[in-house]
Parts: sequence; structure tokens; C-alpha cells
Amino acid sequence: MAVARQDQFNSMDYSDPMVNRILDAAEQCIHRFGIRRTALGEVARVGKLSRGSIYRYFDDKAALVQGVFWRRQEFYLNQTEAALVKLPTLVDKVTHSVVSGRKDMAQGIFASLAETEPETVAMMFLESKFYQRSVSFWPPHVRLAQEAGEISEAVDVAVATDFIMRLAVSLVTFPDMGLSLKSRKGIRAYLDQVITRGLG
Amino acid sequence: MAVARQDQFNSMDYSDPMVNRILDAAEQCIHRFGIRRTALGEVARVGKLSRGSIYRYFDDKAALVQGVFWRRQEFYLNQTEAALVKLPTLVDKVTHSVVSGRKDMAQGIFASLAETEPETVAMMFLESKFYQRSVSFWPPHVRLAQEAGEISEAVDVAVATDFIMRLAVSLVTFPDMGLSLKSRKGIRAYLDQVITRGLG
DNA sequence: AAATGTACAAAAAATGATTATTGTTCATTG
DNA sequence: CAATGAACAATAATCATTTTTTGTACATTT
Repeated sequence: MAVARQDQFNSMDYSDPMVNRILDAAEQCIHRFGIRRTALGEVARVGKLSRGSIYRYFDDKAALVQGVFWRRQEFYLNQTEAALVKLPTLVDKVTHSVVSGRKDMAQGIFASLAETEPETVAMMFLESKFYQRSVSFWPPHVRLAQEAGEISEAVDVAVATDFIMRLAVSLVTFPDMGLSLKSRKGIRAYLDQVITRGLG
Repeated sequence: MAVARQDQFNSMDYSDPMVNRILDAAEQCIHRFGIRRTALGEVARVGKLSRGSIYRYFDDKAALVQGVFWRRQEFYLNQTEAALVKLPTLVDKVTHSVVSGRKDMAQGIFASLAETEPETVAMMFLESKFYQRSVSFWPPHVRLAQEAGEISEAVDVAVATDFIMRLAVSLVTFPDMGLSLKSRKGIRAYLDQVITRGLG
């Protein structure tokens, strides 16, 4: 079993420089060639390390690829979270998440992989596992909004979190579902309606 | 240009028996072999017609495949719509759409294609075009709910339709987004909360 | 007229031989 | 002891070749 084993409960050690060197090289290769066309020998060459070391830290190529995307997602999530804490309302927070979520998906490794291997990206986006980490960021924001009286205390935090995640994922994935929601202003007005008032 | 040409405005003529014979054969082949492994010669053999006739009605293989899925979606949609008109509230209607939507996607051609060519199904599900036809069914139900006082008249019909579609698509695609929403009862309670009351 | 069936070149897929990569092991290095 | 690099069988990718399929045209049949 590899050292940097990662599962849903035990996340990777991003403080280990070796792990980061491997992931840096792997991300660079995936970014340039796509997943299918990156050989671990190439990753080793780019990272100036041995292929044996890669296998010491990751079970196999699939685990390495997953590690690359998890770290990248973690980075985006932390960046977004840092912006969220400065925003006053839950609606502002979800709006920001949607706008920056779209930006993140249109950049870097996600965007380049969407060009070379769109089916792979599509499969990732349809795995609910992909959103697990994001889900865990919302409950504190929901509770703050409840304490501030923005949303009702009667609503279960898990229900509110699920609802917010569904809205955010849907709006990032589909800019248009009948309505075209492209501008920050339009997204904010829409979210204000459906989150704070619903349709009732 | 083929006879049964189909675009977003001009839908296919499902009353033409030739069109249906071709689509029946094509659906049967796709169901059994997947898209990649169905040759139009095989479709012709199964449908007991000539390959020339297929090209008379469909521009190319891609158009035929699209035709198969559009007809199947149209069938499911009409079936669902027939059930919806009997339901009293908008919440009941969305609940039913989610439950039957999940059933439809777990059956027949969608389910079999998801086994043999999951990436193709994933790509379909992420095209917002895939949901266009479904979107057009909702505005009358939204207006009825407004007239009945279930939801506010102040909310724009397009906004409400978009919101309902996003909820339905999300719930069909992801049974679990933090909350596990599997039972009809659970789905209904959730939708009742977020549609009629929101989080406010 | 509509459907068929044949012919045909271009494109795509199956095939099989060849080469590269993966995943494992272990002796060697720093 | 972590990292390296080499050896190795098993697996997967690549490539040139053969075969099938596609898409078009048109003469023939119903």
C-alpha cells in the first residue's frame, strides 16, 4: 500500500514535499497531454524523481490522477472559502461560489482536459463523490445565516446545505436551463428569489 | 437533405410509419449493441428495410441516433405529462417527475447505453439541449399553481420554470448531494420546503 | 413517388504484430 | 530509511494493414 493513501475519510498529506512534487509534475503532464497520454515515466522525468517514488506514494496511475484533481479542487475550495467569509449574506456567498466555480472550471487542468478528453470530465461531473468535499464547506455558512435571521432556524442545516449545493452545481454546470443566467447580477437576483423566498 | 429533418423548432414526424420503423429498429440495435457497434446495415436488416431509406429520412448516423433519443424522451415526457395533469399541486408534480425520471433513466435504452457507453450518456446529460424539451412542459403548470395560490403570482414564470427544472434535473441525476433523497416521501417533503417556502 | 438495391470512394473500425507503459520486486545509493 | 534505478512479466498503446461501414448516386422495383 502506498504512503499517501487517500480515501473519503483520510485525506492526502499536502505538507509532504514529495507528494507535492509528484502532484505538480503529474498536473503539468495532464495539463499538457491529457490523462491517457501521460506516462508515469514522463511524470518522473518532469518532477525529476524516480518512477519508484511515485508508486511509493500512490497505489497506481488512477490514484495519482485522482490525487491531482483532489488537490486542485481543495485549492479552489479554500480560495473560494477565503472569499466567502468576507461576504455578508448567504445569497452573496452562493452567488460568488457560482461565479468563481464557473471561472475555475474554465481554467487550468479542468479546461484543458475538457478539450482533450471531454468524456472523462463529463464522468467526473456526474459522480456525486466529486461534490462531497464542497458539501462540507457549507454548514457553517448556513448556521451563520440562520443566526443572522437571513434564513429560518426551522430548516434543517443538512437540507439547506443540500439545496444550496444543488443550486450551485446546477448553475455552474448549466448557464442556461430555460433562463439564461450569465451575469453576476442576474445570478444574484435569481438566487435571492429562490433561496430567501422560494416560489411561495 | 433528409425528409425527417429535425431541429429545435421543427420536430420529427412520429406519425410517419416509415420514420417509426426506422427508429424502432435503430433503438433495438442501440439497446442491444450500443451506438458504436450498430451499423446502419444492421438497422436496415432488423427493420426489414433498405439502407437507402434510412438515409432518405435521416441525414446521417448521428441524426438517426439523436432521433431515437428524442423520440424516447418525447414518449417519457408525454407519459409523465399525462400523470401530472391529475396531480393537485406543483410540489406533487415535481415529486412525480423526479421519481418517474429516475425510473425512466434506469430502464431501457438509457440504462443499457449507460452500461456499454457511460461516457456517451454522461455527455448527453451535460448538454443543456437535452433538457430543452422538458423545459417547455412546465410553464402551464407554473401558471396553474399561481392561479391556485400555491405559489406567488409575482414570480416570473420563466424563473419558476428554470428553478423547477434545475431541482428536477439535480434530483434525478444525484440521489445524494449530502442529503440522501431516495423515497418519494423524502423527496416530496424536501421539494415542499424549497419550492413553497425556500429557506427564508 | 417512395422504397429498394447496387456500386462506389472516403472514412472508420477490426485485426494482428510491435513497441511502450504499468505495476512489482529488489539490490544499491545517499 | 527514503529514494533510486534496473529487471521483469503483464497490460496497454501504437501502427500499418485489412475489412467494414458510411454517405452518395443512381438505375430498378413496387
